[in-house]
Amino acid sequence: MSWTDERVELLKKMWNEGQSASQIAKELGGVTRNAVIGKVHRLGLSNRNGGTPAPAAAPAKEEKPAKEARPRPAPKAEPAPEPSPEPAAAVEPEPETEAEAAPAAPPSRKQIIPAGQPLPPQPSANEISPEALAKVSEVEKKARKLGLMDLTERTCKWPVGDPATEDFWFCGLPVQQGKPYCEAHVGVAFQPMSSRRDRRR
DNA sequence: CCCTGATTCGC
DNA sequence: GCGAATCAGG
Repeated sequence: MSWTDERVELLKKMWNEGQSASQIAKELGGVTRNAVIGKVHRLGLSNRNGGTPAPAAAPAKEEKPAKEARPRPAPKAEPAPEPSPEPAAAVEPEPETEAEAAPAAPPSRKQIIPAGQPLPPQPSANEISPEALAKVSEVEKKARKLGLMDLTERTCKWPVGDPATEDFWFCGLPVQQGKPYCEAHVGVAFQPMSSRRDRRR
């Protein structure tokens, strides 16, 4: 693959949007993140900034005549505000209509509700296939119990437990391609949107 | 471990 | 110019 005009533009666009080199590489296809980074540098837009004063004056370049000179100046003067886990926009047009798929408060089997007896209709749980739920509780045993900081693009971000206590962690199992959750949790998070129109009453 | 960008250097 | 290998860090 070569750096066609289009590809370069997409590269620029994504880079300026704060996408990571690997994400850009994936999007472009046919190149590695190294290639992307290399190109970025060659294009002179290593800094995703309109204009950084670059206070760090270029230190005198001193090449060691030594055969094995390994000049490793680390003028890391750029905090690079990592946009956290999700500034990412919709990379792919997800056909989610209004999908309330995003579980703001996923199933913590442990009810936070003090002594509720009538057990209010579980907002979501009661509409999820039993198999899926079973899968979830099963998978939770194998969960990696990751902390917030341990989450990556390919670790299941399904929260378990009560965030207000120490007994809180994220599933952390390998996610299903593209989704934020592992297979089991995708099963309960993304409902096929059915049984919904009985809004009658 | 997973990831990030940065740099070097043979091609 | 290109990008793999490597480095340095989170």
